[in-house]
Amino acid sequence: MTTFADLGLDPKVLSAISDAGYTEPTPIQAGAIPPALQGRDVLGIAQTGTGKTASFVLPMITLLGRGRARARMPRSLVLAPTRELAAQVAENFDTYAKKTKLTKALLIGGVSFKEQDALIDKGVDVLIATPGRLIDHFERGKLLLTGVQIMVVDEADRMLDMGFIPDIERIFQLTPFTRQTLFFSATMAPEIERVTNTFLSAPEKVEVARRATTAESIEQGVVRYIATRKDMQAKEKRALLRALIDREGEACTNAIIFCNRKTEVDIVAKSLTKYGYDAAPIHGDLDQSQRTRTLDAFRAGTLRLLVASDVAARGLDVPAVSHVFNYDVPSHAEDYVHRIGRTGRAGRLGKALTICVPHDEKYLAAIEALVQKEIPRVESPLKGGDAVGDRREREASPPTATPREKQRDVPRRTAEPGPAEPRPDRPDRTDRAGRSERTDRDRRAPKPGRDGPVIGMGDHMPAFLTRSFKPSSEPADESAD
DNA sequence: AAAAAAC
Repeated sequence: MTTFADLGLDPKVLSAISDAGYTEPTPIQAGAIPPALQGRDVLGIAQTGTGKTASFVLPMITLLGRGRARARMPRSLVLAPTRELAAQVAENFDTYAKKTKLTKALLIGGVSFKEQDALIDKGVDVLIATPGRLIDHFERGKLLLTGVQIMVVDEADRMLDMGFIPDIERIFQLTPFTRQTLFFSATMAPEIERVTNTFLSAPEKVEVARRATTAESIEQGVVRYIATRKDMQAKEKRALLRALIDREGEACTNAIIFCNRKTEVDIVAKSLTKYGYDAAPIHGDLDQSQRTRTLDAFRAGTLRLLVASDVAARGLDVPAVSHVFNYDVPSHAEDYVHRIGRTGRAGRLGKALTICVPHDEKYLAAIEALVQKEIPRVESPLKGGDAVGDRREREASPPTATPREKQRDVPRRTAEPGPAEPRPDRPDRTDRAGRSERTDRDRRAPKPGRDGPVIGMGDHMPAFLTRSFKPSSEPADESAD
């Protein structure tokens, strides 16, 4: 059995790993760390949840152990596609570099330049960035990339999806060609292949088994549903979602609910909240401090339902999500795999339920073609088949209500407790007071083994995200038009 | 058709 101690890492790193409670590297770590330590380029083909982040963070810390940072010339650079992923890498770095003197800066959008500039000026060993903000800093002349010895590209396939490849190529060209490159992607699309052929030199290719998309650890189901009336579809879908959540009961300790559109994310989150569910939205139009706070609360277990756009579909390391609900069928089949991969992680059981309206049947077919498996149809928790009106709401209507009374999307909590509608006793984590205040920050340290054995570092929970970004010199939200 | 990311 390989242990971290066998991989040739710096003793300080080993000690930090041990403090974090890990002993055994995951396959991607065992495969990527030794060649990385030899200074070789690495092409890692792995999905998130495989311990990928540590597979570049650990050797980076070891390699940078000697030497010191110079002003405005970072010695290494990590690029990630979203702000949350970049923050996650930064937190990993903090955890495993804590016994070294290495410094880092996190360069992401949505927050003030001021603090980022100050760190760069002072000189950092590791720069962790999203491409847009990095280029912004560079163009302002605040940053030199000619000192970069190690460059990491994380989640390259997602960079491709997001149109970042030209930026990545540009950044590559700003760094010395003698640099060492560690490049990670879940898939090798032709465009990715072209980039690696151009910018990697004789890479060691490390491929780990795709976490089976249809992992036994994820129970999947599709609820097909036809609206009673076309204009009722949205409202009925929300009722169906609630019914699905209720049917899962206590088994649904926490869940991510994916919607295809940002506006839908807002609407669904608001609706769930109205009905007394502990839910909050996350998507790219929300300001960074809110994104951070929401994700924080979700990770800490003080928020039960995260309603999300695909910003949260990939890479986010949220331990122990019991359920994923697809409020919409993702129109890119691959996104389905990423979304449901948020549950059933690290050997735990998870459940993924997808709502499919007639319009989305074609996307469902594409998904089933991709995963080469039929996703089991499960019965609607509402009245079977097409009669998916909100039975609960109708039953709950006061007797005086006329049938034509316009049903509004508001809670009728008073009438709810009926035999057909046991509101599940959710774990008492819906403490509102505790949510707005940033309390129990100290208790958010990673607990690697709390739900059974965890191999490697796939489950590390970044405490970094518990800090909110202060948009100190940023314009306030009521910006002049 | 949408989401993400720079202002």
